[in-house]
Amino acid sequence: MNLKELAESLNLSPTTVSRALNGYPEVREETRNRVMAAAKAANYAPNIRARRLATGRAMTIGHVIPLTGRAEMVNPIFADFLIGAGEVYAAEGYDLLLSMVPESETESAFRQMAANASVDGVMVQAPQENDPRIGLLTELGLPFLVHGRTGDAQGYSWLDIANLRAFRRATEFLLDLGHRRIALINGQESFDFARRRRRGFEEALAARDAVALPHLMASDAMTEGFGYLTAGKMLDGPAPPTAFLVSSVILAIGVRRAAGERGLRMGRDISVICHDDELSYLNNDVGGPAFTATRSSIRAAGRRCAEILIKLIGNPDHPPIQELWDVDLTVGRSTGPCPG
Amino acid sequence: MNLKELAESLNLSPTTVSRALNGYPEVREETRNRVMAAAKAANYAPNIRARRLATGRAMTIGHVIPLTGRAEMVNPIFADFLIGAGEVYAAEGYDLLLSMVPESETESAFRQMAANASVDGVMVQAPQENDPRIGLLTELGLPFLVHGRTGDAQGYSWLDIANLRAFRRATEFLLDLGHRRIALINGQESFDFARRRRRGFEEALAARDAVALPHLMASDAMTEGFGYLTAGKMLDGPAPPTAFLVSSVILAIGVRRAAGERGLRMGRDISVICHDDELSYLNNDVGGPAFTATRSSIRAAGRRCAEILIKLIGNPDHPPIQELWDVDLTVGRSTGPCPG
DNA sequence: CAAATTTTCCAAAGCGCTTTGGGTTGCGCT
DNA sequence: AGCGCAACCCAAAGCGCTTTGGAAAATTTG
Repeated sequence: MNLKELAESLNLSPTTVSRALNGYPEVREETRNRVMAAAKAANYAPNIRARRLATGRAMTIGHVIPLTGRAEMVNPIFADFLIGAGEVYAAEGYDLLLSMVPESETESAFRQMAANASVDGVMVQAPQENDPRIGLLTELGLPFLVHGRTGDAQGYSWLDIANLRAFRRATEFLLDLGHRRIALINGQESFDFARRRRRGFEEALAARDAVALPHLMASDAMTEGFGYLTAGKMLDGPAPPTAFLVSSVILAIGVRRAAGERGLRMGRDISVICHDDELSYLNNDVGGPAFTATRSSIRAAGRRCAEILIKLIGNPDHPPIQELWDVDLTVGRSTGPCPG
Repeated sequence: MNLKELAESLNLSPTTVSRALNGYPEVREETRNRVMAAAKAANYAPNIRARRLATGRAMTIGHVIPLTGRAEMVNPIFADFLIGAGEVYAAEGYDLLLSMVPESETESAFRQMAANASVDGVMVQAPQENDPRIGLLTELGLPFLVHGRTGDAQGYSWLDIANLRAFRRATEFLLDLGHRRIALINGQESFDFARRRRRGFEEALAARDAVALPHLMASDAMTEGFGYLTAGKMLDGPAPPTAFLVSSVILAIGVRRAAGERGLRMGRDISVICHDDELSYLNNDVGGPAFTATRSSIRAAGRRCAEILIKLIGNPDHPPIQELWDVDLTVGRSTGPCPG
């Protein structure tokens, strides 16, 4: 059943039926109802491809996930973010086009998307230092929103959390507890968020006339294994840390494992603060907050990012929208005064 | 730049240019090269919507994620599966359309997809007991592949792992170590995979004239928190288990936490076996296998599922393709002889 | 009551591609 | 020469919708 047939069955023109269905004013209310009823009865649904060809709008938003061979690094975050964004897209009638593209091909993927307008806008996640995607998308004129930010954070739209502030605060919290040998286990520092977190860490130390100790800093993909191995090495090495500041719950779980194997009790023998993205399956609050954590829901971020991007798409020459979210510090059972 | 313009610039008809570009044989090799070169020079990309309207093919595969309010339960799995599938789709030129739909609207979402053929096929994940989606999609004539299976597993295509066998084997392994009070912490048993695992567990016990103890069985969404709380309760209760069989690494991490807080050492005081989907950020092998685990890569499953689905789409009246993967049991440090 | 609006509807022209159903052309063959 | 057959190319008809530019009918206005 297509528009034409539906129109014929109603003794109306396709034009009128189309207008009736799409809520245009130049059709009598009575006719509109007749059309609506017939459409429902015939189980009519407009052919989405035809509509898109005719309107030129894709009603689709692209998420491009660069595959790096270690795509895993974004992984745990990415699902929750996606679900958050997807909820909003669904509500607004947008489709979500998900592309896994080898990192070397992301540029051509974006060019492709722009060339045939297969998406109305794209979401950019996990920007790196001076991420080339931002310049490219600007040049292509494709509306986009960055989750995170990089460079001077000027001239484009983004939503980010206050990473630096969060880690400075977390570090101060540990310092106040008397810790001096604090380890930082960070995400890959090619990512902007990781750099900011590190700066926050260093600034807080510097403000107390302390410095970050090179042997107590590590950064890599945020896997449980990396947290485990790194914490283990640090704990077994000379001048082991009394506290850890880590960039994700996943890492923290690895740290906990390493500590546990060495008979160290979190919150007593060793302190751990992590950043908690509030991943749904790693709820930190069950039975009272386990980890002391800076926290910010990645799913909520996904939702908000989707809203902003949709607004941007509807209004392409809107000035850049930039939103910085502050993060809470929740005190859990994983921190305590520096022993000894 | 569109086809017509490109054709004009080449003094060829759109027909020929289209054929040249799409590899049809009825065009001279020399002309084809000329066209190809011009297309590249002009940075021409065919309008995807026009092509789709003309061919009637969507070149898109739908993944519909039902939002249940606790969508989180599929979460950790779903990202890796998606990445695996996405890799294959990208390679084969398919788009991945991701829909988050409130569970109550999944039926209408599928009907919609079928009505306007906005996707060529759909992937069904995490089937429940007698999942209505299977009947619906069959009725709609939309090609689909189920990751998992349910009911009599007849008459439709699926890929699944041998859940029952895996959990029987794992249980036997624990029995052989002398354990008798074995706890099962399972996923939600409305899901087929969880039922099968439970049956495997029960069968293994029955074969040794033992029975599953009701107070040592629990099932719910597979979060770290659920594993933690449940294991804690069991360990604190009367007749505590000496071993745990759990349905995911995430749960197992919760169990580990509960054990750790009670001063119990895994592999010595308490044994834990889990099923490991080989999530990329939870690699169990770092520093030697941590958990003894039945394992099967969810990402590989995603890849294979995508391949099968694409095959099905290309050949709609192919008889059902069904693939059952056996799973390995990797012995790690989390299991040991029953103490005492 | 005629004229000027307003309301309601329609014909037809796209959107940019694929594909059917031929035409030409050039070659080998008799 | 003349024929048949490939090889190569094209015109035109869709695909199913939206939208422009009216026209006809209904309503208001002077």
